[in-house]
Amino acid sequence: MVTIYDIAKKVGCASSTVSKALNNSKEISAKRKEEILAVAKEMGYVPNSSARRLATKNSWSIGVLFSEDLNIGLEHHFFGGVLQAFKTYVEALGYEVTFVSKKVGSQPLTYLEWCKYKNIDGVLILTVDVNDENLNELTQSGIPIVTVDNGLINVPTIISDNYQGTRMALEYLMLKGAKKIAHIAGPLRSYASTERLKGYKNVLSNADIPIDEKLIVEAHNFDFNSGKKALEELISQAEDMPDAIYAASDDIALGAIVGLKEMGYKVPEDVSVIGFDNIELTRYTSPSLTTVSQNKVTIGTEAAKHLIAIINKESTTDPGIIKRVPVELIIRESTK
Amino acid sequence: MVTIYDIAKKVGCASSTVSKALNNSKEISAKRKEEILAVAKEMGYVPNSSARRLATKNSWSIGVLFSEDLNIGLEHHFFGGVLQAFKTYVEALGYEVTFVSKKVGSQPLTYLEWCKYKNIDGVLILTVDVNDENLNELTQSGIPIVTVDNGLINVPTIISDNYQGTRMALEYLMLKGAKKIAHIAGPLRSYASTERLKGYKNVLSNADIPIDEKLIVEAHNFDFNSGKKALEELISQAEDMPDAIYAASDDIALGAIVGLKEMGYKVPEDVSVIGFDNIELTRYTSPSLTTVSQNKVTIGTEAAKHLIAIINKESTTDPGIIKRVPVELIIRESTK
DNA sequence: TTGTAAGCGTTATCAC
DNA sequence: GTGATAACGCTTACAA
Repeated sequence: MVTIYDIAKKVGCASSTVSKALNNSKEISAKRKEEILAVAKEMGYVPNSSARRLATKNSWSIGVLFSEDLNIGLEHHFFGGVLQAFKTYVEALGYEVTFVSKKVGSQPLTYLEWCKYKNIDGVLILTVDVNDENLNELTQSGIPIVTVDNGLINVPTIISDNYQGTRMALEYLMLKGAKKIAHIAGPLRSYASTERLKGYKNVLSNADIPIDEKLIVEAHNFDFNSGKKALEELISQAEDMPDAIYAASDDIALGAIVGLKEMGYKVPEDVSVIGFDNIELTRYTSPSLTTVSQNKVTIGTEAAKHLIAIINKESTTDPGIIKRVPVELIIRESTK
Repeated sequence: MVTIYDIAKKVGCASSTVSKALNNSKEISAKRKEEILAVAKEMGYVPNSSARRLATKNSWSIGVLFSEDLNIGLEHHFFGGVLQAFKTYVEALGYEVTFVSKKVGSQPLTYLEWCKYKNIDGVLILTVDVNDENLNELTQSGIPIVTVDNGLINVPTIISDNYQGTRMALEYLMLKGAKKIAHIAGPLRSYASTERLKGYKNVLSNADIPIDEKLIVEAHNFDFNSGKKALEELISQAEDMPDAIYAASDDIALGAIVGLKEMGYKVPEDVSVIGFDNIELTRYTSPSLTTVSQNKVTIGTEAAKHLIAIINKESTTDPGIIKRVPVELIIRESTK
């Protein structure tokens, strides 16, 4: 390994001079700098991250908190997409991104301990078990944090505009003549789910439509099977058959459609269905799915921008700040 | 920040003694150790990763090389799923995982430079532009590396058993009476694509079916549109209409199905179609897709195991070693 | 402008 | 079993 001492020896100067040349310091002559840089390159010098961090207390690294305990993982394209956009943005600024881990070697660590251990600059909370007892410790530590799609108390959140999306979906259904619009909510431990449910109630109220609690069911999860089960529950409890269903996720919507088909209903002839997410294959299902499209790239990028701003103290971790990213209604065949 | 000196002062011993207590050294009495550990805990001591690394030259961290230039990204559930399984495995062993970056601060670095800078223990190459000039430098550096699904020369590769998958798919089609089986290959710059194509030719040859080059087309990419375009090319160049199509990915298969439908063909009545991947929503398309299922979890876990073995010198980066992960044929509606 | 030297928090090598 | 002390590679006052 080539160190600044090796360079200094070869050039015939002090190590501090090398350091200055390497760090764009102004306390050095252009000539010396050039000379040193040339030698450094020639010798294949690469700085040592640990030594630099130790000396500067600056880590240029960002942790991503991602709990694989949940059934929504990295393979869910929403989180994968968000992470990718986030990563691209912060790396362009020179940060590295590391997954927050619960251990170092064989020693178990809390999230906060790990962040301290790594001297991390900030954290993106991607998915997390809200009941994880280590979470509060982290969110209250003062470390710059941003979260996406979660509804963590006191953490700046970047999230799709669930209210806008819900409104667009419901207004479209009403415009098309739907009278009885049911809602299959996502699991209400998810913040996004609660927003979509609240939005549903608001929109109906504003349209002077009384809210029929029997037209609302909560899916246990965001996936296909939960959607199918929730639909069955909905149909059995509803007094009249709904003519439209607003589902909190595409997977739920697809499950509901299959459930409807099994019961002999046609989509969209008998019932219109709208999903949420716009996952890739909803274009290819039969019928293709009308859905509210979330902008993963914007969410990831905004999360990155906001986190960097907090790190640079250009913004504070003001608990109240929540950035809402616009969504888009994609109209396809599952609504008539 | 609490350091070992703070602990030493409080306990009334030397910092080196604290270090010994913290590192399960045998050169310390049980009593002292207990005492020190208690104080450390009480003071909320967390070790400093940089200092430790600097002193030990051991990083306990693994880099993931993931090029977002490609159109196959983290939001592709195959790579997301593989990464998740990989991460779970290595973290359980105490490694942290970091994305390999091309810069540090504002300074651009090659992959190899970055790995040296971070003193990384090993690298998982997830997706990479094969033409990236920095790649060779890395793969030839001697740093432990493993790759997934790629066909990098001289790098141990974990990959689905494309030959087995191809054989199962084609034999199933033949069993069902298909006589003219076409192949929409994936882009041949992808190693997996070349294996699937080679497998296709082998199986047909073994079944004494002459290979008709006009029944083979290469999709420009793995996605839906490439599949649709490739299908159109196939139909226009084929002398007789194929009665079955083996596609190199699910997205290609779905594109092909839509293309067929637009041309007035029915799937599977007129043409059977088989995909590759078993991405989630192929269960819900219409028709649902018969496909070869790849085992992301096994691939990710095997990659992790192998990389750790190389790091621990229990295995070598023997260029010849390629672990093939078994696949499974999932029979659905797109084949008759 | 350049050099000296003192940290940064650990681990590791020796004496004691 | 314990404690000085020298690394590890770098940055940064401060001195020259």
